[in-house]
Amino acid sequence: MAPRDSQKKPYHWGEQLRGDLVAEALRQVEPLGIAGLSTREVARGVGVSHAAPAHYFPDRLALAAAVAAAGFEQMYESIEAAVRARRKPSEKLLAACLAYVEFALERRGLYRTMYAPELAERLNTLPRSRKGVDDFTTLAQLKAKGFGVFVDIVRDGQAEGAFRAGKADDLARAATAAAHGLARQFIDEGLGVRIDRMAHARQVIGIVLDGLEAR
Amino acid sequence: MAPRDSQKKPYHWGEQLRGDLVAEALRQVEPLGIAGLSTREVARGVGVSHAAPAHYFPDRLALAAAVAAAGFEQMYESIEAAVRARRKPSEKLLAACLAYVEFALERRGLYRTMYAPELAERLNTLPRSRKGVDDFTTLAQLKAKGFGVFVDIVRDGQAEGAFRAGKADDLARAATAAAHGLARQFIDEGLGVRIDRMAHARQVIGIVLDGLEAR
DNA sequence: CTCTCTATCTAGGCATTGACAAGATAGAGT
DNA sequence: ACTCTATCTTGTCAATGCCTAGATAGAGAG
Repeated sequence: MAPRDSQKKPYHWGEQLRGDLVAEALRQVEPLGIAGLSTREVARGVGVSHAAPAHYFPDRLALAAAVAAAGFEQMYESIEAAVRARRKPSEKLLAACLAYVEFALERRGLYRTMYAPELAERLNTLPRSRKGVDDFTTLAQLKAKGFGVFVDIVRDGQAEGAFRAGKADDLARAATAAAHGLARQFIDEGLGVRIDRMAHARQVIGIVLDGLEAR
Repeated sequence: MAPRDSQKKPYHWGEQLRGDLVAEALRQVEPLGIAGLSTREVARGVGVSHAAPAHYFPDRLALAAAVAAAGFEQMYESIEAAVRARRKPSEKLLAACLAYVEFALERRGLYRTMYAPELAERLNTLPRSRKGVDDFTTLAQLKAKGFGVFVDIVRDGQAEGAFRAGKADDLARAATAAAHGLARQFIDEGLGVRIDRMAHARQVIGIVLDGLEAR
């Protein structure tokens, strides 16, 4: 399980290099996000030549997309775990939102990468290369999957009569918008450096979720 | 009032150059945000040498900060205008949130610049140069001023009994978090390219603001 | 009216970056 | 043993941010 050829350079890394590059990139996006990501620096960190990454990622953005995808997977697992630990829908939704915010606070560089404007813009203008397409479509799928968690909670809650009527998508969107917005205000505005940010988040998110409760 | 020396290069532009640089930068941040901003390109657009901006902005980030500040002023005015047009506090708050979202949709590059991670990180680590400090402190003040609009609405609404009790800051934060989060989901996730986004926003923000109403 | 003085702008250079092209290397398949 | 191909390296290019030194213009002083 441990092909420890870190000292020797056996020249053919195979697909392992791809994973190593992403792992190194995951480090370098902290704390600034995509702006702190340099393909050459990543290559240097892994110990390969500056052009090696190009074989797995046609673009700097493609590498960033892979990092973002890894981020969405990690965040998804955090949220899923938090949700599984609760029973009542309203508690599940609160826990999901707080897990969302907490993830952003703890890995702000990764979080910023996940929602980097560059990736969004590229997603709209279809890329050309084969590899690139793959990187970016999996990214979009992961986003949708993550939002699905919230929608499912809302739907279940509505079935139980815990949440008010209305399009489940809209209710879920309200929850994620609040979580997303609060997270960004925390990390992009230095908001609440001194106060306990998660406590603050619990308050604010709680207020928002009150709007989702059945009357 | 119109020293139209655009063809000739009288060499001494004085403080006018500063304004021209910001104006040009305001164009270049669209649509990508700070990532699309190049000091050299800005200088080229204005017609000065590549090092000229350095006299007004010690840094690329300082220029970005000036752009961001201009953005906050513009957004502030949009929101203020929308608020003035309503009477009831709940309507004011909804209008403010929607104006917020609309601004982000119409000027996404500028909006992205206003909340660029690089600026946030620099705000935390005190800059050195004199000019730089000024650029960044005015930025922080403008942010606070903008949030103040929301707090004021909430406070008035609470006095009238329209909004529920609680710390005005928390209620206002809930509103801005929702607006901010929704705006970012719109522009950073290509959300709702086809549907009418402002109508969607009205729905979602409406749900959130229900949580602020008096019971 | 000329001379100096200073803010303002230009010119050139440097290290770094992302992308591209051409070549070297290793290992699999025949 | 030989080829063939994916994998990686080396070298190059234009562009960028920032730095330093120098040119220029206009104001103020004699």
